[in-house]
Amino acid sequence: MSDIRRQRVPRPVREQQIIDAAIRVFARRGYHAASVDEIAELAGISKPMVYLYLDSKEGLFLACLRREAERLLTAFRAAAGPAHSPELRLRAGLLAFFTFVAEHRDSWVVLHRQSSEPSPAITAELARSRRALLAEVTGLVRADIEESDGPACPEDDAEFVTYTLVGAADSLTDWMALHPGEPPERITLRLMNMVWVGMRNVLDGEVWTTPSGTP
Amino acid sequence: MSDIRRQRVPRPVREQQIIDAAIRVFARRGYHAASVDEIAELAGISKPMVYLYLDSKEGLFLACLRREAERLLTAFRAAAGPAHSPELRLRAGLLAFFTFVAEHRDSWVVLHRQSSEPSPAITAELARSRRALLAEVTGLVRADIEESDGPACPEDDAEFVTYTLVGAADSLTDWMALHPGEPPERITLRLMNMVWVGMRNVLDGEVWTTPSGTP
Amino acid sequence: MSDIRRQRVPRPVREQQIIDAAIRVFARRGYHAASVDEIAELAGISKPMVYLYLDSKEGLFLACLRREAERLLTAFRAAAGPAHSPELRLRAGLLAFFTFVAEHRDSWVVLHRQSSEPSPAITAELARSRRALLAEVTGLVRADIEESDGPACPEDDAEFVTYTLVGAADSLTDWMALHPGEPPERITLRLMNMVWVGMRNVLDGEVWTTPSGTP
Amino acid sequence: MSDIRRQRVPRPVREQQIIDAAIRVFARRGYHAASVDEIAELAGISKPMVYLYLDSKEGLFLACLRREAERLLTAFRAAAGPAHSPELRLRAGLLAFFTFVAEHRDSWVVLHRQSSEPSPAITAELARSRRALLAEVTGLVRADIEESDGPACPEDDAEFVTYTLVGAADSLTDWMALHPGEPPERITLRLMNMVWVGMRNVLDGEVWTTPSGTP
DNA sequence: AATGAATGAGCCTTCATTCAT
DNA sequence: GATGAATGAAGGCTCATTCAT
Repeated sequence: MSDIRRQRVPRPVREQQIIDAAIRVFARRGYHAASVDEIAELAGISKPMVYLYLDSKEGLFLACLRREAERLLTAFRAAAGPAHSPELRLRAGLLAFFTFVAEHRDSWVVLHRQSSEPSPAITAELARSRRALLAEVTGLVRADIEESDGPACPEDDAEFVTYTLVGAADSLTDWMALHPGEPPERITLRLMNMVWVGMRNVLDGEVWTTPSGTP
Repeated sequence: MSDIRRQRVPRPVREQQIIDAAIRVFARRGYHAASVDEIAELAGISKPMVYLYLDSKEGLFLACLRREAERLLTAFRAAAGPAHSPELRLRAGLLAFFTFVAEHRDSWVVLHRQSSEPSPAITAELARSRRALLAEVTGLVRADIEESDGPACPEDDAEFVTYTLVGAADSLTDWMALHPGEPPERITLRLMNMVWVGMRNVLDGEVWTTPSGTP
Repeated sequence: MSDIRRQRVPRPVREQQIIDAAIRVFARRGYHAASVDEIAELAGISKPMVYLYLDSKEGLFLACLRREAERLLTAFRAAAGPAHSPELRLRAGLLAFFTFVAEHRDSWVVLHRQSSEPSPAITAELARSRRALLAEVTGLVRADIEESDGPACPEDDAEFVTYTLVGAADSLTDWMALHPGEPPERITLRLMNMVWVGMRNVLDGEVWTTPSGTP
Repeated sequence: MSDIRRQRVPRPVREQQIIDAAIRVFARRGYHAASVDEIAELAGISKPMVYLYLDSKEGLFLACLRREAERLLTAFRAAAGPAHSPELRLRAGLLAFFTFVAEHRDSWVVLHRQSSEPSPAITAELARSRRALLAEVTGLVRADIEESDGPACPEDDAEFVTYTLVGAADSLTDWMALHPGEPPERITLRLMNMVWVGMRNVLDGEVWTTPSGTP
């Protein structure tokens, strides 16, 4: 602002700046209510640059989705890969997730909280990235079963557990925002505490009954 | 079209018809992308009626939020109230929740999947209804602790468990949509199976450790 | 302007007013340079009405094309139909044409002077209306041959004559604008004078040679 | 792209390349719809070069008009000049015209098919070049009269004939595009056949009458 | 109770044009 | 001689909202 001379920034850098700004605005307002004007202003450039580099509002949103999905998945895989027991791998993955969201809250909102589907391309990309994350988690869940049990776990059950886990983690994301001091490690531990035993129950096909035995 | 006499419908009925239509459209498109035109058409009336009865797009949305939040809470309370053990009350509450969502998917989407907050009034109303549901669940969670333990449960832990539970239930809502035949009872049972034991762990302040004992 | 109350005009009337204004603007500026803003202002309404009634700039242009092509063709056919000799029919048709253009210069410009092809739909509609007029003229030209000669006239020659005739008439449209007092009747007579004999020459396949016989 | 050394081309050559590209684009799209971007790309250079050499979109268009009007006029004069009888001069001029258009269709489109007048400078230049061509033709037409008759030909009549002739020739340009094999010579001959006699009629002030004598 | 007609404001997008290198 | 980076301005289109009947 104080230096009025037009900044001359190489294209790849500018593109990232624009995507950074877009993620903030898309997260705050949602896809439809977000205006390219606001994104451009936050990025410190004029609107035509956005169109020159990212093609359209849709293209811009897709670029955000792709970049952040990639980042999150990479972080998740890098964390969950090395450990040996499925239990430790899940724990590491969750920690990576909460760490990522703690640092990139807006990215997670953009990736996971788009309620409507503005265009086929966006619908597809959202589906793609969500499926990739689910697949990653399902992989860990399955690995756990196969190790401990035999082959008996039905497809459905692993999926059920995955949805439960991802939903819980997503919701804890809000809890985290309410408790800024809380380190991701503690959240991860508590979540493991809460679901680890139960996971086994479900995957083993146990049927919950009331303590008194009444169904 | 020209021959159908303009329907004369008493105001309260018309209002409900408009809200019904609005919920469908808001759920499908999201608040911003929803157009009053589409809502009026789906309700089978002209636009000025919408404004006459509900005042504005915002007023219309608020009416949707209020009516559906009320419905859901009522259903939840009615189910969770009578039973005696906290465990059974939670189970009944979850069943009521899944039953409600199975029958009113759009309502849940409107209540819980608004990614952005278009106006202070809406923000407030959303917060109010979400808080009410959370409070209901937290109540059950606390009741459980107090019965079994003593007063030792920290505020945070109950809230943590609540967020986990609500997030899981919300996410299972999607799983439910993927498995249309699945009865809400089975979903409820599996979810209880998965979280009931873990809840106790967390509320008792247990610290999860790796199987091998490494923290 | 002096009466500020919003005019309430029934839809069919407004549509014609909008098309009237559009023809003037499209003629003056060409399709691309014409702005919907200017059209709306000339029609004395706001822009959204244009879109409500005619759908888009393209739809508006198509409406202009259809209405004016219809008018011109109707006038042409009504004039050229009744007379008995082809010669008189052609004369009557040309008179109708010049009369139409004298009264609706802008329409002719819109119908015939669009240099570029902005969209497939417009290209198609322009082709359709131009072809219809050409067909009308070609019909008269052919009728003339068949009456006087035998069947020997090649397809190409009738078409050649038609293009010549139409091009001449179109260009005389400009001449007419330069000589405002000139009645359409005189223009028609002079044009008949100029082409009637030659038409026969071409249709009979005569080959022109220099007076001195040098090719 | 990165490896091709930037071409160093002397200014006059580059200018012609740019004008070549511009004519193609202006012909295809019309003045307004043509974009400087597309012209620069087709010319194989960057946009600032266009502005450096031709100053503005308007300047670019004017340069096109001037160059092509000059070319056409030169060809016309060179052809029509030498012959001795007006008849042969007209024939030679028409042949030159059709030959030019056969080879430079885009140029003729740019020169003669601009439906709107974007700026005073362009309006003036277009008028100038059209007038120059008309003057050339009118010259031939007058020469013919003066030779055969005497001074009696009214100004108007020569102009009328000129407009007819030019309009016919322009329209036959489209016919030519529809019949790619047709040599310009045949078109010229047929056009002469069609108008030569009629021209005399008009210039002599004859009044066309119906065969049966009814005016 | 109900609606056809109308609009101000805002958003996505593009284009001619310039600046700094 | 040549270009990548950047923008002011304007145009097409839509939407929430209101007026007159």
